[in-house]
Amino acid sequence: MAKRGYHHGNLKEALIEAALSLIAEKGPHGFTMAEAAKLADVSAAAPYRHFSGREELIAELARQGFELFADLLEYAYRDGQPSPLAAFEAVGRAYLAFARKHPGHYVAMFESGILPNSERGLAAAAGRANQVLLRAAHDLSQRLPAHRRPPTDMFAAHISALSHGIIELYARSAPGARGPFTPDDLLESGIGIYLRGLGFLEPDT
Amino acid sequence: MAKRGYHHGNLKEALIEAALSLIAEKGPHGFTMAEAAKLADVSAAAPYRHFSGREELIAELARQGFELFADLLEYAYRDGQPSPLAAFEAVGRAYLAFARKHPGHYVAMFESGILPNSERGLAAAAGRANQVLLRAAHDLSQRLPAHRRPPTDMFAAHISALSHGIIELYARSAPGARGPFTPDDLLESGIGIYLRGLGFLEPDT
DNA sequence: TGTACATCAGTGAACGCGCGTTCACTGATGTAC
DNA sequence: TGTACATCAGTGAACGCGCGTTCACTGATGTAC
Repeated sequence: MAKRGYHHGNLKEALIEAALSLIAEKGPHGFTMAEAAKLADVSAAAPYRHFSGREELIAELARQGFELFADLLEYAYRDGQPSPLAAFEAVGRAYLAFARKHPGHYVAMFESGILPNSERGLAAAAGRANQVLLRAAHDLSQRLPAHRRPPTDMFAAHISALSHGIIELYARSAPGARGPFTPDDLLESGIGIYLRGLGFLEPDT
Repeated sequence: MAKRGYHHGNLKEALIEAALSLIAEKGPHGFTMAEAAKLADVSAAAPYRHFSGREELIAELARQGFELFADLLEYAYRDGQPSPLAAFEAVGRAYLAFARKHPGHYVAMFESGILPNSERGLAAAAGRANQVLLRAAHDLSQRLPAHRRPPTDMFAAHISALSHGIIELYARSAPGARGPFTPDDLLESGIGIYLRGLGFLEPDT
């Protein structure tokens, strides 16, 4: 950590980083203002210059997380290129990759018990992420004959739930403790079977 | 609450009940020994006659939860009657029903960060619940021609993940906040699509 | 049935701790002239 | 360039609090004879 004088210069960011590390390491309640301040090398009172309190800091983590999540999903979808099906599967992989690469954000978003209305912008960011999933589901379902199309939001909810469930049950704690499959294998095979059930034909093995 | 003398008579059970209420109401960290003792109408020191500490009490909740979970799943499966398919779908409903009826247990089992090795019996109970799912998945997959059978543990993992994901994302907090579908609708439709993808034919709509 | 005594399951006071947060303060920085 | 001053972003001490846990204790219960 670089030397610094009386003023930190970048404390808000440093506190966010510290909180993310603590949350990723010890769960949503393993983060305290005091410890985040210590990690950022400032006194315990300093964080209150940047956040009204603990709640606000966590809400900010969740908001940033949803923004990042939406960006990554959007990038993975790439307007449905090269094909809706391939793009959709890329979105699924991005979901898992986000949880793995940004565990602190993920926990703040989904496990901290934060309420979406607690910060202005949180609900908006969460909505944006959801919009990407809805668009992917919508575009893909257009490939089916009209009478077999599932409701878009149901479709998206299934994929979200499967992804989230795999992350919570099989990507946390001791990997492989629950079986011989990686989370990625599980998600890919699960989405594959699901899509076949919807009527997207795949090479039958 | 009934009058009592110096001895409570049933304190261990009362503490477990109190802890379940607190956890269901306020999350895995919204439970404290002190508050559980107060709910049970004893001093803060009394719980230590029955549990070595907070960890052990939570582990006991999780263990009981897995036993109950296994019982319910087993009852729902009923040896595959009347048909493996119907029994399998009953298991899916039982999964959701358990989370709804026993939220304290569910949280202790899956969201408390408890380690399966922390109490003798916890891992065994969790294993037993998993065995029921594996058996249901196995029996059902026998209905498919051999070359199309999915690995049993993968099959069971998909169903677990979908169920768990739906519970975490759509059954908590404000119901319906995330869409017009109930958790039960989502699970039933999701399992239906998945099973069709595996080759179980259903009336095509 | 009565008594002595071991055991059990509580009490209440105390501990050390870390937490979130407030407050008066002060050192550093930026700006107007 | 220099000076006065407002503002900003820290400090450090203190607060009240509730927590998990320990300890010596005591009232209640069960048992041997």
